[in-house]
Amino acid sequence: MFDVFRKYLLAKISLSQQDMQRIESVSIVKKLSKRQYLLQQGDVWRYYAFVCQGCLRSYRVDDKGIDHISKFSLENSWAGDRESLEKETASHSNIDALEDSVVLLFKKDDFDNLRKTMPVFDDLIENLIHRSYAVTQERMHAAIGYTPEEKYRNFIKKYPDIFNRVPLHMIASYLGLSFETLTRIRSQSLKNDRP
Amino acid sequence: MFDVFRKYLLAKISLSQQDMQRIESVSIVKKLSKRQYLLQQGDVWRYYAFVCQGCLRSYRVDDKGIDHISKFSLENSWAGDRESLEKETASHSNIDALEDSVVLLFKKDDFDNLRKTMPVFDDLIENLIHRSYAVTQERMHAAIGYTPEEKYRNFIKKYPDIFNRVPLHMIASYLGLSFETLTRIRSQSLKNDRP
DNA sequence: CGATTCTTTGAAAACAGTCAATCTGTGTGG
DNA sequence: CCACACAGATTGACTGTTTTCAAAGAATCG
Repeated sequence: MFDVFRKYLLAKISLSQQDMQRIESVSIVKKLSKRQYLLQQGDVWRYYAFVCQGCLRSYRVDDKGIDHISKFSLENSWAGDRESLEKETASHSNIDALEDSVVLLFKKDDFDNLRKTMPVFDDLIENLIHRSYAVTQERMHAAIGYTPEEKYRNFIKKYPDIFNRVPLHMIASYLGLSFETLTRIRSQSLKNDRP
Repeated sequence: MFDVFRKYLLAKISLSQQDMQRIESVSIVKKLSKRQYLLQQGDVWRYYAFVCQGCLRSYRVDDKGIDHISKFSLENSWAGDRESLEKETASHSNIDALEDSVVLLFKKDDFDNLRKTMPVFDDLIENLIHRSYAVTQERMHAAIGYTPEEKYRNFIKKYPDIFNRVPLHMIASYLGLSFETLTRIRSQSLKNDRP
């Protein structure tokens, strides 16, 4: 399973066999079956997590018991709760698997150690953090500035792979809409595309 | 004007006079009069910016010409566009002054240099970035999960100082509501608080 | 095959957005 | 110093959309 991560890394940076070996040696393979939790709210999140296979979702539950999905993580992307990890505080989020999945975990200390001693690796992660910040920023603008239909179209355009893998009501949750509204937008949208 | 920043720094970390001197020597004082731009969309943002006095707003303009405010920056906080800064790409955002303001600018190179050579300073900034990520995350959850009234109450609770300084229609823009809706929520909210 | 889970559709109610008129306070220029 | 313009806030009436509730039709899974 580490192969997936190796491929991911080599596509972005070059690493000696030794370095790669060091990374592998601190990685922890974790299998999740569908619906299994990786993180539950109230727990402290202590890892960096790379998804090798499958699909995870991160979400919060509000006062009324309604889920709000903040992120989907397919294979070749990352999951976790950075806030909880950095501040070592109880997480507000839940993360669970939407499909049977395989995740690579790295303890924070191990991971930080890798970063400190491998500049290219550090740059990669630094970059990753910047990108994820930009994504969240982008998402926030969509949430306050787009109409429901724009949100839907934007999502399909940006994440067609996710769109084809997760149920519609979860996308509705991600976009902050009711799922009924989303099916309606969708059927209307189809008409507009083929007049 | 550097004194404001000095105070800010000393409240969080300890620095030798020398180090402080080094920081001051690369700082650029910039005065902005009300309505003046610090950044206009299309330009590349190249600084770290600390607000010493006044109040700035960051916002985007959508296709229909409507502003969407992403951030208010009062004195003792930061402003800028991290995405544009890191990727050296044209910014999507505008930043302007809501009051006559004074900002401290640091060129990216100078700033990164300070970070590289002063670990405590680096930690502070690192921390700042984590916090701002958490804030954006939080905001996104509010945007997709809260009712308009909850958004309003949450804003007052979190940012009473901003609430008392910027016009209501800008808060509406920040929250993704029309300003009429916001005044209505507010008058209703007052009734509920004093039955 | 039976049971979830997911999606679609309908109708009614609740809600926010829009348009428009009015009111207030502030500040500028004559 | 006043008058006028301007930015901000409030309110009403109306419109359009979204949510909610409900029922029922697909699809998937054990």
